[in-house]
Amino acid sequence: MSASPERREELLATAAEVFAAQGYDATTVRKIADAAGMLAGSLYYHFDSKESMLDEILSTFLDELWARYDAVLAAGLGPRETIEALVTESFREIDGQRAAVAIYQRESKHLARHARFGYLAGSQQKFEKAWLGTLERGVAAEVFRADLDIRLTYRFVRDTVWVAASWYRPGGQHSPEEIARQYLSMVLEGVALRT
Amino acid sequence: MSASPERREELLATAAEVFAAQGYDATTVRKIADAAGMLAGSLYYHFDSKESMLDEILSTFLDELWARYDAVLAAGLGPRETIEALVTESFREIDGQRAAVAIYQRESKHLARHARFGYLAGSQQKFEKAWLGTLERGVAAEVFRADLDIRLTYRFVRDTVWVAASWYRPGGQHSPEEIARQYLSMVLEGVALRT
DNA sequence: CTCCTTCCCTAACAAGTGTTTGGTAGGTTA
DNA sequence: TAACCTACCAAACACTTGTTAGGGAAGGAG
Repeated sequence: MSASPERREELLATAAEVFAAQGYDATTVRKIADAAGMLAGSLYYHFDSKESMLDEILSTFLDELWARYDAVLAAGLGPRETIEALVTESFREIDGQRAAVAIYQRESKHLARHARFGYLAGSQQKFEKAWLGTLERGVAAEVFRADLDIRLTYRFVRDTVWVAASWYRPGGQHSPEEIARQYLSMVLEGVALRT
Repeated sequence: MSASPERREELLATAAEVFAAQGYDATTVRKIADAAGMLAGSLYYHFDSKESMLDEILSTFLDELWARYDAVLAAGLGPRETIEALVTESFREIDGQRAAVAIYQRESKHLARHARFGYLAGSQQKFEKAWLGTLERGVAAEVFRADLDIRLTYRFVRDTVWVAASWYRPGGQHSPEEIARQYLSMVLEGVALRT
């Protein structure tokens, strides 16, 4: 009935890898079991459904992410510094939880409809409030441009950060901090050469 | 045995909507048939498999996209104007083929492994050659910054454009051209206020 | 040695999957 | 009228899906 937490985490990690590579619906419990070196039915000693594995992967990821974000938001930084810190923390999260981020990116939109994953919609709202609020604060403080549609800017910044999970591989030539630095430089200053 | 091309297109359009909303693997042929007002087996009068529907949706989309891109690349524009034209054409394509773009965005990565969808990988290479080449040309001509990792810049520009398909809805308050204009302004000039 | 817990296997289940086969209503052509 | 074609339905097929029930090997505790 009960199982050791370490084994659960191991199995969740391999399940997350398979989910990220193939997509949740295309992933069968037999594929997960194969990757874990056991048979399909044995997974049900540790988890009570395929859906609950997904649930645990996503909620663990979001808990960790919001711990980072809340710390940044509570630091009382200026708007530009807040954006910089949020982007940097996001890339650190992508670095540490690549699979979970990729799953979230791919599945959260249609999962949010289901009651069990309602917290995804809640998280998305907190997300929007944090980013959009910081951007508006920056426009008011005259550190960000006022001539842009602010919601378009929000989606632009949000998406450019998180899509990176689709190509990022840990251990590459750039550290998460270096990627964050260059991304921020492009978003804030643009790619065109100043004349 | 044979079927009218108009009916095929109608059915492919509804299939694309369902694929885009639910994901390819989560979409059953019965759901497609429901949306089309017929029974599952009847689809096989028009198509010989679920996979061939996906194939036709994606290849039609890519053909149309490359017709636009090739016209831009053949126009002999400067690097900055080429980027501007490519982005604008991309948003026009998102406007006209929202469902197909969303499917492509979501499924192309793991589909490219299958032999039948090898053209997806080919298209991705052409894609990289066109965008990366233009960016390098712009760095050489001193219209784009030289202090950024050029491949990072490429992925940044590419992703910011195409992720828009996940939230874009035709008939919104901004036309594709207006969205392209603001996106280009952010990518090229940045969101920070110049002092 | 015996009991008990942990962790996995074996074997099967019902429901759902993509697909096929044969039939048929209704319009078009000869 | 008779033959034919188009576009669909009805019913089933083999297979895969997530999930469950019972059993057993290994090892620690008494």
